Amino acid sequence: MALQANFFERVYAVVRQIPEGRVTTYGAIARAIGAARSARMVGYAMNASHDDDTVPAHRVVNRNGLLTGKFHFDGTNLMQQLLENEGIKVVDNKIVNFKELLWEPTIQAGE
DNA sequence: CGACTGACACTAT
DNA sequence: TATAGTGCCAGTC
Repeated sequence: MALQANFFERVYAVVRQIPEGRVTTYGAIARAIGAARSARMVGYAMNASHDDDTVPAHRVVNRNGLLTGKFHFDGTNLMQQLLENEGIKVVDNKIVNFKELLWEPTIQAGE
């Protein structure tokens, strides 16, 4: 039950650094935490992020800019609503101008 | 200890 | 260009 969650915390730390109106991909986060091949784990961590509302999981999407996890949110289009609230345009569960809104996570040395 | 799962990514056909 | 299959790592059963 995600008690140690050491790996997850790293993911959360990065996701929390995502500025409003910006989004990032699982792979980008995975690399940021040093687990380039663990993109799946990032999503897995997001699943556990439900216990931590400090993690804006709605800003995390797959490489296609698709809101893959929207299905896991409260219900239907909550994730999309949150993104639009940030100023991000979402159409068909997909982020518009995703490439422009894409934000590359960077781990701060002096965390 | 072995096998299955998972909000992905990449390569091959 | 689209679809299918495999690989990856970590966690849980």
